[in-house]
Amino acid sequence: MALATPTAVVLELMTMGQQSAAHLGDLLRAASPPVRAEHQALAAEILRCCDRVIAAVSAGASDKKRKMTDPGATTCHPPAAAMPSKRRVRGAEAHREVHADTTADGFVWRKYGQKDINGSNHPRLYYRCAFRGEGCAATRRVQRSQEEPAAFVIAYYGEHTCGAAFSQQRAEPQPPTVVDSGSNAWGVFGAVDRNRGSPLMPSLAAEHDVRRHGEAPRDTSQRWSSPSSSSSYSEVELGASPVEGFLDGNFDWEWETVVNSLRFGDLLH
DNA sequence: TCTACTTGACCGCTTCT
DNA sequence: AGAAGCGGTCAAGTAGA
Repeated sequence: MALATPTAVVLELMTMGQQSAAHLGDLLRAASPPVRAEHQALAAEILRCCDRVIAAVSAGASDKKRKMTDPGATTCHPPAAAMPSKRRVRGAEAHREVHADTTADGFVWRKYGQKDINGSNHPRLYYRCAFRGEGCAATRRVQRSQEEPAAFVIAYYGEHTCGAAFSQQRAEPQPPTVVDSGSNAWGVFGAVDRNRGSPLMPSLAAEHDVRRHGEAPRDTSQRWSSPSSSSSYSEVELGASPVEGFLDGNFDWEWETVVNSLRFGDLLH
């Protein structure tokens, strides 16, 4: 695939911005009647910012990871590490992938892991069927859609063999559909998705309390009496910055990669 | 005390040189 | 073929009920 790397795209865009800022500065200087000095200073400031971003991106690209032996790699040859990984497609066994607004699918899931995926600004959450102890080997991966942060991409692996157990539960009182959830160490995610697959109807899913926050207290108070686990549901919304939103909506690659390349810490000095 | 979540560590697969 | 990176899973620690 001939997709440009995030670094290359940022460099290109920033170069364009740099040129635009320079042009703007020229126009302001040549303006008649003369514009105020602060306007010219503003254009100069934009230019400086572009310069610094370009410098930072270039530096970041040059020392990023191994295998960057090609001197032209910054713009022409995407480093593998900067691209969304196409490595392991685990579970070659038939699985289906679902794009949905909610992670609720009618099954009871228990989260067993969370992983920051290379090239993705959203962590991937790993769930297995809560009835695993009864022999159900179904698992699923949940990750926020890059294109639509409010949506989820859910990949299912294995088949549920716990249908009976589940259908019995449906007679149980339905749990509240949402719990707020709390601590996380993932930065980008405001909170961790904690859906455990309560039997939600679409209408209920629409009522999910989507919260935007930094450190909501952990809340598992809303339990549902099930044979082997509680069931609760939470949806979260990441606190996307405007820039992040922009990038989410415009590129196939990932914001975090860009952030890493940018070395914002350096830019602030 | 029990249950579920978090998260660091490990394993094994994939890719690159 | 070996090295390195990455995704998936495990399990100890922790927190809430």
